[in-house]
Amino acid sequence: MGRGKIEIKRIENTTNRQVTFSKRRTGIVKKARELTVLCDAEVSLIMFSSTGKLSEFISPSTTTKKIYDQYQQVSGINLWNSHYEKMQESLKKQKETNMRLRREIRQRIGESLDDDMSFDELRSLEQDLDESVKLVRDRKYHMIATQTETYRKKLRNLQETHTHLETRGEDPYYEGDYESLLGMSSVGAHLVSYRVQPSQHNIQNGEGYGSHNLRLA
Amino acid sequence: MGRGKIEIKRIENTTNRQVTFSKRRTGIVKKARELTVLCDAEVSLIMFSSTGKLSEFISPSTTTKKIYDQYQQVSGINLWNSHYEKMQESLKKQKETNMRLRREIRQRIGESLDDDMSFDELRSLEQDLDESVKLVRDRKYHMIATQTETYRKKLRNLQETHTHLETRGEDPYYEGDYESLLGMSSVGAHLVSYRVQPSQHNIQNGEGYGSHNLRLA
DNA sequence: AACTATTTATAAGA
DNA sequence: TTCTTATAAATAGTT
Repeated sequence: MGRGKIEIKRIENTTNRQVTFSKRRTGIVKKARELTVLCDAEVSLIMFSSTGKLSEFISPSTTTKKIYDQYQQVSGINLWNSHYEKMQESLKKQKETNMRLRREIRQRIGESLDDDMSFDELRSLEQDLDESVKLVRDRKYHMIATQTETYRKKLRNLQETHTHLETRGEDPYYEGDYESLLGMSSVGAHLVSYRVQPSQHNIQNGEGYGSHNLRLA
Repeated sequence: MGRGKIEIKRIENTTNRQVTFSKRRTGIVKKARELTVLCDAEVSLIMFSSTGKLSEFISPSTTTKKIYDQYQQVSGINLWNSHYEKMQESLKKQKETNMRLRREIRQRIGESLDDDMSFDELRSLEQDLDESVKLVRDRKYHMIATQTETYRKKLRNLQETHTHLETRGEDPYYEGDYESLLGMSSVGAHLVSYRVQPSQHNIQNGEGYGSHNLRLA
C-alpha cells in the first residue's frame, strides 16, 4: 500500500527503517485499538524498535499485568518463575547467614556451649572474648578520660572566671566522682542492647517464609 | 476498508463480532510480522477475544518472557511485585535482622565501639562480656574436669589390670599434663570460627539481593 | 510533517 | 467457515 509494492524484508537504510517503523507503529496501534473496540477484545501490544525504544498499546479495559496474568493462566507458561527462584535463593542465603550469626552470638554470650564445640574451639573463644573485653574496657576508659579532660577544662575556665570575679575559693567538684558529674548514672539503667534476654528474643525471631502462603501452585 | 465504512464501536451482533475479530486478528498479526521484519523490531502482541480465546504473535528473535522482562526494565513498571510482596517483606526483614546481628557481633568483638555507643551501653557491654567469658571459662574447666575424670577411670582400670598381671608399678601419667594426654593441643590449632578475622569475613558477606541484576532502571 | 498514487485490508455478501 | 469483491484505509515514495 503505497506508491510501490515493497518486499517484506529488513529495510537496510536506517533512516528509512525508522520512518517506516514510526508510520507502521501508528497503523498497528490503530488496528489494535479498533480490534479492542469493535470486537470487545483485550489486546496488549508491546514493540521495541531496533534502537530499543518501547511503544505500547493496551486495551483500556485491562492492564499489562492482567494480560500477563491471563496469558500465564491460559498458556501455562510461567513468566515469573525465574524471578521467584532467584528471590527464594536469596532468602535462603539470608536465612543461612542469619543462623550462622545467631549461633556466633549465642556462643559469644556463653549459651549453647554444650553443643558441638570442641575443646580447642572453646579455648579459642575464651581467648577471643578476653581480647574483646579488653578492647571494650579500653574504649570505656578512653571515653572517661576524654570526657574528664573536657570537664577539667570547663572547670578551669569556670575557676578562672570565678577567680577574676571574686579572687578566692576553689571548686570542690574538681576531685570528685567524674562519672556522676558527667551524667553517667552509676547504676546501669539503659541496658538495652546487650543484656542476655533481649538478645535471646532477637535470636528467636525467625521470619519463616514458609508460613506465608506464597508458594506457586 | 470494505464494502462500506463502519463506525468504530462495539459490534453488537455476536457472530459478526467474532467474524470481524477473526479477520482483523489475521490482519494485525500480519502487520506485526511485517513490522518485525521490515523494521528489525521486537513485537509482542497478545489478544483475548470477548470469549476469552488467546491469540499471540511474538517476533521470532525473542520470547514473551524476554519482552516481559524488557518491558519491566524499560517502563519501570514491575508486574510481579504484588505477587511477592510478602516474600519481599520477608527478605527485607531478614536483611534488617542480619544487619542488627552483624552489628551486635562487631561490638562484641570490640569493633565499631566509636560509633553511636553511649557510655552506659559500653559499660553494659563490658559487664556482659565479662559474664560471657566467665561462662565459657567455666564450661572449659567443666570439660577438662569431665574428660580428666574419664581418663582417670580408664587409667585405674588399666592399672588394676596391670597389677593383676604383674602385681607391681604405678603409672607416671597419673599426675601428668591432662590437656596433652587428652589430645588437646597446647597451641591453638583449630581457631576456626572465633577469631576476629573469619568473623569479620562473615560479617561483611552481605548477600544483597540487589546485586543480582533485578533492580529496575 | 504533508501529499498522493498505489497497495493492502476488510465489510458485506455469497 | 472461506471466497469474492467493492471500497475504505494504510502507507511508500516523494516533496
